[in-house]
Amino acid sequence: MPRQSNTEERRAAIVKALLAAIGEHGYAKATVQVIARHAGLAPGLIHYHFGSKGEILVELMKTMSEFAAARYAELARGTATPEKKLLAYLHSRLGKGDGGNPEAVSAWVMIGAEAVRDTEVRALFSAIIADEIALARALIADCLAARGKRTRRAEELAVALLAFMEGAFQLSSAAREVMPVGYAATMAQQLIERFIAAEPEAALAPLPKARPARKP
Amino acid sequence: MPRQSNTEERRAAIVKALLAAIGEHGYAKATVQVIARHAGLAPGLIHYHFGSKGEILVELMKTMSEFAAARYAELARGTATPEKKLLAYLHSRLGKGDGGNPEAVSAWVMIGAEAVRDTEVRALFSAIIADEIALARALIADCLAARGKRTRRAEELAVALLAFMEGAFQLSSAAREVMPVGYAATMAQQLIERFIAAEPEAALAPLPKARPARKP
Amino acid sequence: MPRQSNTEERRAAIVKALLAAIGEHGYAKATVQVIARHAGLAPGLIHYHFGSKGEILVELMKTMSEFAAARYAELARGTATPEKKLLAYLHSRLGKGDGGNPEAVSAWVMIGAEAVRDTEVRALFSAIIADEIALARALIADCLAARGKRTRRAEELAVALLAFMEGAFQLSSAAREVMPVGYAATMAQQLIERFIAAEPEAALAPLPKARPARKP
Amino acid sequence: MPRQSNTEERRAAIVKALLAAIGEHGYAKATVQVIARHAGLAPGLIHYHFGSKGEILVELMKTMSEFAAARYAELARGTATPEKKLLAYLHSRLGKGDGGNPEAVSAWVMIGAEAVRDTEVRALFSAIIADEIALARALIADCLAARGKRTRRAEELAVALLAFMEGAFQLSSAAREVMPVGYAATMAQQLIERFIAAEPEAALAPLPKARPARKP
DNA sequence: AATGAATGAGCATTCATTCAT
DNA sequence: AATGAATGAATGCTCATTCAT
Repeated sequence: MPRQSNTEERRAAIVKALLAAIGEHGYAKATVQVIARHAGLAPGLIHYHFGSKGEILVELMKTMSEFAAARYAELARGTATPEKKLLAYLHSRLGKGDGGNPEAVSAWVMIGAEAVRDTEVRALFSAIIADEIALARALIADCLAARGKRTRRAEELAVALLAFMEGAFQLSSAAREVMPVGYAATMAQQLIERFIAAEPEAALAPLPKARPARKP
Repeated sequence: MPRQSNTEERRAAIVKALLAAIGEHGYAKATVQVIARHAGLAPGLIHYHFGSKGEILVELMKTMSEFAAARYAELARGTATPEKKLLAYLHSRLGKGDGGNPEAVSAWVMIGAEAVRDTEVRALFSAIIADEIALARALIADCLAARGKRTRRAEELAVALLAFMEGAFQLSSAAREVMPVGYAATMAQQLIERFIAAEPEAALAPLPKARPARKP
Repeated sequence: MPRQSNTEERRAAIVKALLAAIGEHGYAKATVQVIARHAGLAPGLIHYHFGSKGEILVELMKTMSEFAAARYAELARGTATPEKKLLAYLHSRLGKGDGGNPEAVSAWVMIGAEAVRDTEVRALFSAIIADEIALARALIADCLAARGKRTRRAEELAVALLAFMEGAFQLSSAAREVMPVGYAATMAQQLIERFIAAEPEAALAPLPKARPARKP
Repeated sequence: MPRQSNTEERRAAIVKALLAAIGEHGYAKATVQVIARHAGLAPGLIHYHFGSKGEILVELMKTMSEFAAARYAELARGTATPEKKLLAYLHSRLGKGDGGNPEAVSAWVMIGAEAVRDTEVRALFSAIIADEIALARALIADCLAARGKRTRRAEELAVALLAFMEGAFQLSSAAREVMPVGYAATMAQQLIERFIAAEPEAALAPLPKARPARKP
């Protein structure tokens, strides 16, 4: 009489426990014992479901990334204009509510620090950031195009946006007094709006090199 | 004649060694043994000059803060306009050279993460960030004023600038591929320029400072 | 009709799995999980059929001992002279083929080491070795008698032969370069031949006590 | 006022403690805690003086090897004939007294088992055995030559001798009843004597290759 | 009989801190 | 001031054994 596997639920519970533990005291202090306590499990069970502590972190990062993607998809569903899609993106990352809980923000800051030193974590972190930049770049480029602006610098603007968001996460975690979480969304919106507004109009002709952007 | 105390030199050497050690593998891996090796001292001597490891970190943060202040003072010396002073500030924080070495950048990211969990570190980190914001606020306010803009939102703009800079530090450390260090200074300059440009003009009001440098 | 018990097959499969696991990485690394994997069974089932890991080892030793006995019986069947029986014995222990597989040799070395520390294992190991010595002693004594030699030292010669064989097993496992497995059989044969040849002739009379110190 | 290092003494004490611990319950059961207790040290100190448990084992093997070499050198000093040198060798390995203490014998058996599975241990074990064989080969060759025997098979005889000795160690540890330690020396002496005696005489000519196939 | 998750003691190793010299 | 050994409480991880299903 085979027993039904509960591994997936357990793995999810352990990942969730790591999120809570990291958010509380950082990855280094998120010991296996602490994770187990958060999950209400025996310490030994952690290593039954995961090969190592690092594997849990990797799983957590993937989960957070997927969750963020789902959150954007949900908020963007039904929106029509590029501006609204970009707004949906900003809210999905910086807005309050389920996705913008301080625990996750704090944990993400810790993960960023862990990425500085651990090669494997850095690789995954970089990949996630690269995905974010790609998404932001596309949204920004659409906004630029919709306004008749050139899209050449969309990538750079996306990088700047990401840097601002990561910095806002950090300040809201580490210097709580100076950067309220909710405030970040507003500033991000303004930031990208200013950048977009400042971009020059796209050349009319399909031969941009003929008259790059010069206007008498 | 009693032997002169060399405590101050030793403390400075230890602090410097901690910077190097953190920049290499993070605060957690910066063990007392590693710090001592970097400083060329015996491990036991660390605790002769410092009560605990945490004290060294606090001292390092103060040192970095003072160094940054001195660096700005040096670059700003002789500059006349608010724009140039603001530019000097950005270069002092993000420029390459002695102050913008990757070691210090990486260490600062680690410190930021440490600040999330350690109360004492967080207090000092917040204070340093608050000082940075105050300085940036003043410089931005001067720029706004010089252009006849209202200065009401200078604080918010300073916070946004700081968030961007911290985020740029993190991305340049943790996601090295997407954010080249030198690139951050350029983007920060544009960011603040866009924000300033978008601010509305100041009211005509009877305050003489409202038109300090207005040009037709 | 109640389902027929398959306990015996299961126990045999588990014992066989332990042999494979030990031969691979030693008794300490032969964890219950590894044994179960080798046997294609669930880990929990191991302790259903055996009270403890040690019990499996005991069973394995008995199995190996019985297998060796059967192997000798098979090779010796049909042989007529004492010399050929002794040769059959050496081949049954040191020859290549099913019985002399490296897995079993390696496992036996591990068991020998385990016997040094574990009282229960040692007791069984000693008993098996004692049986081996008894068999070898009888075969050697027959050879001696067939050549008209005195048989008094047959026991000592048997012990020496066993020591050589055990040492050969070990060297072929632990110092693979210096002692090829196939080589051991040849040397063992020579060893016992030399020893036998060197033994003095037996007294002529069937009453050895009558003239114990006879000198030609 | 620099403190005088006692590292060498401590390392030696730890190695000695490992010898005792291994001899008692095997390498696997010789935990760091047990080693520390045997040495009368705090557990953490073990890793201050050694990088890992494996390093202690490596050091122990080297120490035992050097000790055996010194023991032979001492016993062989002053002996004139090849026979006496070979006898000195056998006593240095198998004789009772300081060098033939059961603790070391038992430990060596355990090390042999450990060598079967651990690559690094096996490499060192093989090297030591190879050295032993080289020494035994030279001594045996000298004996053969002194008696006018051909020396061609000296290597094979040395390997057989080593196998016997290793097997005797094992049986004296694991099957204490059947193989008394002191008895092994006597048997080894006879074994090699029989083998030497059985070798054919050397060719007369000092240039065997000049007349390789000479038949009287 | 069978499953595979669960338990908890034990392991090697790390490290901040202490201390005799 | 300085040295470097000493201490002992973690930490991540392993594993024989148990147990609910």
